[in-house]
Amino acid sequence: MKKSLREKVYELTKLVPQGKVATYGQLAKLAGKPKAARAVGGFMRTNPDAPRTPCHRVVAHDGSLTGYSAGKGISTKRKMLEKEGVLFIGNKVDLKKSLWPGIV
DNA sequence: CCCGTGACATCGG
DNA sequence: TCCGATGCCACGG
Repeated sequence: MKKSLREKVYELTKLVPQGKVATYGQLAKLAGKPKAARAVGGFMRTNPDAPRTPCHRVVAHDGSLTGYSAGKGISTKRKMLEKEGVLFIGNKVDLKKSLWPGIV
């Protein structure tokens, strides 16, 4: 039984623990499509599971905050992450410490 | 139904 | 080191 890539990505996103962040590429890779990072962003963009899916825990490969269809956008996203304990370096996330190791 | 676009990531020059 | 182009999936018009 094959779940749509979308479903997988949402599942993975929900698995990200509080205080950690994952990159779109990371989710895409775990979902089985290492090059579908763009698609992952597309899933969050439509974001049908808005509050159900912690899309705010998903950042760009550089730790830069992008998009966000809720609240004020990036500003809200950044605030939420900081509140959860994610370290910020300027306007980016400290992937060195807050990057989700994945499902190891 | 078909085309275009989008919250990315990676490689090559 | 920086810029440009490509690949993937789904959704909207």
